[in-house]
Amino acid sequence: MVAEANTPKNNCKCLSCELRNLVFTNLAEDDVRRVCESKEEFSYLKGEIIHSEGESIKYFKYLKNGLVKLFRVTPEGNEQIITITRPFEFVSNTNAFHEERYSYSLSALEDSIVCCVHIEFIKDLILRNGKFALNLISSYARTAEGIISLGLEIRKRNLAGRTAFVLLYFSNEIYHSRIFELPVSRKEIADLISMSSANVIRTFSEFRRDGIIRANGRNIEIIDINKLEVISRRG
Amino acid sequence: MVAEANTPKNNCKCLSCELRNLVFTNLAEDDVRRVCESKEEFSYLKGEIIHSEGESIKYFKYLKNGLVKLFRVTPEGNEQIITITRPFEFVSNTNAFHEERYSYSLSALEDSIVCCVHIEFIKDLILRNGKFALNLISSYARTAEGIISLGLEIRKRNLAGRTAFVLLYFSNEIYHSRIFELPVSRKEIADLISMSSANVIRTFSEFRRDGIIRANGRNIEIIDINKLEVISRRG
DNA sequence: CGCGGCTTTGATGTTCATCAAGTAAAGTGG
DNA sequence: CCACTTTACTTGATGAACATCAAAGCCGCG
Repeated sequence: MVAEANTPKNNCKCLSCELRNLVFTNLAEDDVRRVCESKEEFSYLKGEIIHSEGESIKYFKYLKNGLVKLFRVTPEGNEQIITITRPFEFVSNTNAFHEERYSYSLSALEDSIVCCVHIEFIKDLILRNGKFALNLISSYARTAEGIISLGLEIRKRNLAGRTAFVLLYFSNEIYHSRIFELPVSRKEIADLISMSSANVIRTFSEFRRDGIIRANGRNIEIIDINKLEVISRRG
Repeated sequence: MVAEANTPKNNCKCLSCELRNLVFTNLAEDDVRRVCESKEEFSYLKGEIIHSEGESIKYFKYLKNGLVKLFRVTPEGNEQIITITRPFEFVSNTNAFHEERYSYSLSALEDSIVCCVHIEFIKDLILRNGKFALNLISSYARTAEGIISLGLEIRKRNLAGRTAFVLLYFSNEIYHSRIFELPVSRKEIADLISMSSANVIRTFSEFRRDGIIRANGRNIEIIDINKLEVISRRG
């Protein structure tokens, strides 16, 4: 990995930043300027860790660019992937406000840019700006609810259903296309849907045999989306 | 069930309410009085629905007394239980602030009292009182994080591990005793851990045969908690 | 007393994890 | 640039884990 990742940049203009429309709406220009001066932008290369379980929480983090996975490692050493998400998600951990340390790790699946504001700065904004606070709670709730509902969708399906669901998830939510390059290994898909990697691979092969997808390494094309949706619903 | 359930009561003294220590800290006495006048307390008998998926969200709800389950019903008609929780949980749905309608249902597993404050009132408090907002975010995050982590704990275990985990959950988190009466049917445990009810029952029988628990209907005694913990960790 | 729902157990077949062995791909060092 | 190592992928075979079906017992309620 590369030194660049640990060198903060601060070359964005917060007043015109896309992120302003999400959480930083309703800030006075003066506050935006303060956020802008306080914030630090970090770049991460594909594969790099953004933060690890147990690290102390210093920043409120927003994904500005790229793709990340939130995960934890069980005592036995197995990864559990909690969610995979695109900008402009509020990727700071779900416990930024009630704990001192991250309970989950975050890493970059594609080169990513994370906008970081000191957590104390955010807390101060909450204290002083009610509209900001209300906005933040909404974003926060949306993110948490997405994670919870993803877990329920996975839990109710069997192997084939889960696999189909994940393919549709990437196609519909992440890439908005039926042709895409998977950002994760087969094993990571297994860690996301709580199945063994051998069986995920087997299911991919079956989908290929049945003419539902084309799969060449990480390059995926969904051919028969109807069948895939049926499998996802049935499974 | 009974008319009482739909008749709000308002006989508590909010200034001395236990709940004040949770979210309503940092309110001026005047605001507490306003909360007190605005709030409504609803009682629910065991088995009653507190609210259903799709209903519009009018109240911010706090569980003051009792025990509740948060759940949803899949299109196929199966229940998925998201969490089972005691006071003083912030049981209002995780989407109270970013959606108009509940995405999950809530019902009483024991006779329960829910303290309800109009959501607009809460939003107004967030706007006007930064400390309240910060406190609320903390509670909110804690609740959401509990649900997410429960899901991960369940997903990483097999049938026996999940069953042991749930028994320990009731013993440690809900009843603080090794002898307790289950608040749910075998089928509801199955709906919580995403397994079939027949297999949950079978696992109970095995635990009984192996001298790990005594189980007479819903009356449970954990005899060998060490073994149960090993099964929960291993499984 | 009878009915319906929850519980229990057994039998059966499906689904899934695991192990093993082989292939392809990608990084590493000479 | 090639040989080497490692990591990801793939497939088959096997047994364990789990769902499902069915039948019977139990209990509470009308």
